[in-house]
Amino acid sequence: MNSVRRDALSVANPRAPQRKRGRERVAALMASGAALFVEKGFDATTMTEIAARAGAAIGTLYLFFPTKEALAQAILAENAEGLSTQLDTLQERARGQPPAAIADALFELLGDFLATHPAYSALLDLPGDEGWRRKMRARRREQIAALFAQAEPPLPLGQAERLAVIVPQLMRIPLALIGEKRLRDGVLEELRLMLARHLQVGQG
Amino acid sequence: MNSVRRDALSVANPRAPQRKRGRERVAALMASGAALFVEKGFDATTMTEIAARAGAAIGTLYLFFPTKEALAQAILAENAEGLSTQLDTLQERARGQPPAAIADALFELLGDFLATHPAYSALLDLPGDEGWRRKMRARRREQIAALFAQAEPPLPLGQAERLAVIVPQLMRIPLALIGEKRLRDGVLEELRLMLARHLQVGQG
Amino acid sequence: MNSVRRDALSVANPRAPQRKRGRERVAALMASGAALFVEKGFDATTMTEIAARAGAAIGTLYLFFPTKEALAQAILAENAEGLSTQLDTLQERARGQPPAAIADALFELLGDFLATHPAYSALLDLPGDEGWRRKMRARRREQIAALFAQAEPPLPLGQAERLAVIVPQLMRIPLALIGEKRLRDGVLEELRLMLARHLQVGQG
Amino acid sequence: MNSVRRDALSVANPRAPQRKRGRERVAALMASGAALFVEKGFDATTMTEIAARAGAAIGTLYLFFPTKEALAQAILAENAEGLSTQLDTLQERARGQPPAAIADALFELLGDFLATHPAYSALLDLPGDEGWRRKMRARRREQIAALFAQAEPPLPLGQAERLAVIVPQLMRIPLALIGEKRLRDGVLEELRLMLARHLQVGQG
DNA sequence: CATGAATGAGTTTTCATTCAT
DNA sequence: GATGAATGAAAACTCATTCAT
Repeated sequence: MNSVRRDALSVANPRAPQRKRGRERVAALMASGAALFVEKGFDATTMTEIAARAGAAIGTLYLFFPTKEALAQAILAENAEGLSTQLDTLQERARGQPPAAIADALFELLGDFLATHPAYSALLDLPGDEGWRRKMRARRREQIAALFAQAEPPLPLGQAERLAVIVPQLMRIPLALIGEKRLRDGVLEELRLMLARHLQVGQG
Repeated sequence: MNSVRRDALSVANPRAPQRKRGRERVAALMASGAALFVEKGFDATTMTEIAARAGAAIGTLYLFFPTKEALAQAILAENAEGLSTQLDTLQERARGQPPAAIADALFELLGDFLATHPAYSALLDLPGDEGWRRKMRARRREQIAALFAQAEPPLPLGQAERLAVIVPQLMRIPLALIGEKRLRDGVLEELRLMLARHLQVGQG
Repeated sequence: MNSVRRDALSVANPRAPQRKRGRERVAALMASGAALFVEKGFDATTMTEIAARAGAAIGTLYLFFPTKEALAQAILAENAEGLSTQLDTLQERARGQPPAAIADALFELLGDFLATHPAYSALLDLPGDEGWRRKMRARRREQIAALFAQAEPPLPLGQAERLAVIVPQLMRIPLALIGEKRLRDGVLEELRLMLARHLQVGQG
Repeated sequence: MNSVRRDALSVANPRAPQRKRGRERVAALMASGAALFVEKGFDATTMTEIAARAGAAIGTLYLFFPTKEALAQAILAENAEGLSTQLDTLQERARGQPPAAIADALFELLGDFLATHPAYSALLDLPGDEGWRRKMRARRREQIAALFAQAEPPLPLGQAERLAVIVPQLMRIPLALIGEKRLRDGVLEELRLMLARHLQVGQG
């Protein structure tokens, strides 16, 4: 389990250059898995298919990921790590900003992230959880709550926590509206407006 | 109630039972399936398990539902039918009410419905038979949009449509917070507040 | 088993008129079975399907035929009986005719029969035999052999027996050429010519 | 021989084995399938049984043949390829021979082939993938027709085509007479004689 | 006679995972 | 590290047959 995490976070694990080929292999396998999980869902995707799309043998895939779950977790972990990093960056810029401004920035960040990392959304709600995923979500909540807590004026801690749950889910609503671009954009704007007003009125 | 059931079935299930015993069996099988789909998810639930929990043989299950998808669709159709009926009822009471009041009533209706019909949420996002699902969602959207469109003052048609997409999804957010009752209630209240303010400010 | 045979040969079993309805039922079931066996083959045809096409319930089908095999056998028996009767008729007309003339008459009879009784060919070669079908074939052989044996000049018994095997199989060859009518007619004519010459030369 | 096998497989089987062990497995599985199809017929033979007789796991069978039909087709293709090769060989020896001599040679070739390749006859009349089967039969017809067309004196093209349909079917007639060896041999001889006379008289 | 719901053994097929090369 | 043949438990699905009504 530990080794899986380490592989998944290989970005943070600078190895010797002779392992470069290996890292490329792992990246290709994860990319292939992510793409297929998004296209067909976790259950409908087979390990053989994942290996094939990455141009690798099935044995090679199992060389790096002991189970299908482990692969999904590695992909999700990588995504979550990226999101976390971005949220950290926002943290600095947000200090002292009004809540509505923070909400706007968060909207943009999450919107971009979910659009460019579809696997995150696809793998986030897998059943059979009760552990690792919970921690990951908790971390995300804390980061977002911290964002709102350091606004000026600061949001009450309770509300910040509630918004940390709500906002990421809000951003997933327009994603389902594929093929209805106009409605999608309208919904996104409506959501932004709703949240902004909520935060402005709240402080008045 | 009988007519509702029959309608729901006629969409998803060509082989409708003709005797009383058969109709009872079908109801038991659908209940068993719904419970298991909620507990373990669609993919992780086996047809054998569904039949066993209903006290029926596997062949009996397939006698009425030719595939697992057909069973899921029949369950979803029944649920959707129930929701639609409830929304119709709301329609009359809502005429001439202010938007915020309608939103509140909708919140209560959807909250109750999702809590008492967990299979609806569990099966709503499944892939397969996209045409049928599209129609089902479209109907729900139209009903909710109509609700807002006949408020006093009436909401612009565009906004009514956007809210018809947004509100049902909002209500699914607290559902994920199982085991965190306090947070769950807080989130629900926060959402209600957010929507109410949005509609009050919107008309000002 | 005896009862099955009796039902199948109900033509030869004049019952009271109050059973007329029953005989119609049986006939419809056999016709339905025959048609489906021809269209899809014995294995691919289900008992439920047979009953449905006859407008009867599955239980009704089993009321008359204890197994699927029994139904097939009843159909085949009826067909074989018809063929046997026709061969008997030919028997009288053929006495004293030259072999080639008999062969021609046999060709016409078999050609007509196989074309109008496709179930005969479809059910004749079912596996898992070793008994009843063997007797049926033996009877047919004897009838045809007798036909040739009483020609003028008479064919040697051995050759008559061999031709009794060969001729019915010859007639099945053109049947496979569906959709190639010209070739089919040509093949039939070629076969007729081949047999006629064989019999003329043989006696010269 | 290797090239023949590969050709036959490439038609029916997309997943060709790449290692020596795999090729041996495939051969064993096809042999097992062929034997069982002959013994019990296509429908009565189960995939489990085929795998067991080959000493392989059921998954291994499906590794190479995605369906039972695909296995049957692969076997049939291999057989057809073998027959085609033999007919090609005859082609050279037959040039300039009188039609009756060609017919005799064809009789011997087909008789031997059918006796040593019982799966060919057992699988030839199966339904499914009519396009492929049509081509296979067309090829066989062309080869045999060509045989007769280059006789001395040459047979008219139309007759050559008709005989190309007839002769292979003639050869299947004695095959049904298992357990009646004397009759079987007699029938075979009678057929040979019939065809020889037909061709001699035909040219007179 | 007639019905059709009910059965469950049996079949096909899938796929995550292992391991010898 | 890399490969791909091999496995077999497990799942979906079928259908001849039975029997209570």
